[in-house]
Amino acid sequence: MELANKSRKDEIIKIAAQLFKEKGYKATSMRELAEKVGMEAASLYNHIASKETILQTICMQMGEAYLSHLQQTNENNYTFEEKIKLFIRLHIEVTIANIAFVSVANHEWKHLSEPHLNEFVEMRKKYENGFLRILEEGKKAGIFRDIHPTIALFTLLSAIRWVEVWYREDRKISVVELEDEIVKLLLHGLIR
Amino acid sequence: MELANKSRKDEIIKIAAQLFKEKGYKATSMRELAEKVGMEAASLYNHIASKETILQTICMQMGEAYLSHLQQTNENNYTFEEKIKLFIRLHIEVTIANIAFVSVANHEWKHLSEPHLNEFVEMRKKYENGFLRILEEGKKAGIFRDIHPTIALFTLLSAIRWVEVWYREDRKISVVELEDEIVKLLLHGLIR
DNA sequence: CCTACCGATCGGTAGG
DNA sequence: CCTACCGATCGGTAGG
Repeated sequence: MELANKSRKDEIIKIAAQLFKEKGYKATSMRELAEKVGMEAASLYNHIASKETILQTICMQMGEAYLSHLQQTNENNYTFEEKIKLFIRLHIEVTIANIAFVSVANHEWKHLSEPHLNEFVEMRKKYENGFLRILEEGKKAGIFRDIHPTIALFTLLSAIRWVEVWYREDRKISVVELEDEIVKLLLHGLIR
Repeated sequence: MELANKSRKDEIIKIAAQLFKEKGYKATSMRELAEKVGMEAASLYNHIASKETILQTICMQMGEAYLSHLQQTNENNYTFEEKIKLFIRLHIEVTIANIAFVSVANHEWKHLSEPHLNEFVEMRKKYENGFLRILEEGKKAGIFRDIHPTIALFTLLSAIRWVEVWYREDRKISVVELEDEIVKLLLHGLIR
């Protein structure tokens, strides 16, 4: 019973994530979600507390996933080049494995209410600062090019963060190929 | 009178763009917009036909601005390196000069109804294809590195497209410096 | 540009 | 998990 309820809840959140991604959080109604799940709108509230708790679950889950991969990047004794490669690869893997959730966390987080909004923003800042540290240390070590740290941070992060927006499985690009190509482009540049 | 009405209309659209950027299109009410403009909600309809026509104006205006800069890039006889540099620079300049409009066009276009939705998507495709052509030709000429065209297109475009998300004037980074650094990073790579 | 107002839809609850 | 329903809010109109 407990297990069955949990999986039903997970199913609701999963379907909600797809709808939030397609139409946006505000434009998705609980009635529409209920229909896709296969129940009446009122019945949803036996599984979830409110529309916003769905959004909270999605955003926090992804925040934790990215922070966990950042930690993984910093754990071992990698060179700076290995570190940055691993960071980019893991970021892309988390993204591809959770496209709907990532899309919602990236675009709909602003509809969180406090304290969840602040909590999410802090997680993101922590992630960005972790990446920034790698960039700054690699630069100090003479491995990375001399580029304004904030600009490098957001340019690289944007390049990989928005894989979620354009990546389609039907493009016949494997995840590994995707990672290889993006790493090559960002680390060595477009010009030969 | 005509002129005064036009400027009032422009003011409404400008304030709407800021609200749409901050809260999202769906989460912004006409009553809230009216309050910021300094009139009653019903009075807005003397200047604009509907909430959606505001969104249409914003999206189409930015679509045209980007396509116009693409045309400018292709007009003269630039080398591929000059061409790609100019493309990146002009993209950033259009973005910085219209941050609120660009933000709305980037994030809220999906709330357009047909035929405007299709029109906008076509403009974006045209822009992406124009950029893709530069990348493919530069690659064929041996100037650009051998990278999967679609991946290069979207990785580079994402890197510059989302300047709008993170750029703050208070970071004390001038537009020229921003362009220089992004061009350096994307064309030559992070690794020295 | 305002007052007054409408039909539709929203998230959510009561009670079973 | 459903039926029945609520108060709030929405975009927009009529009429001046």
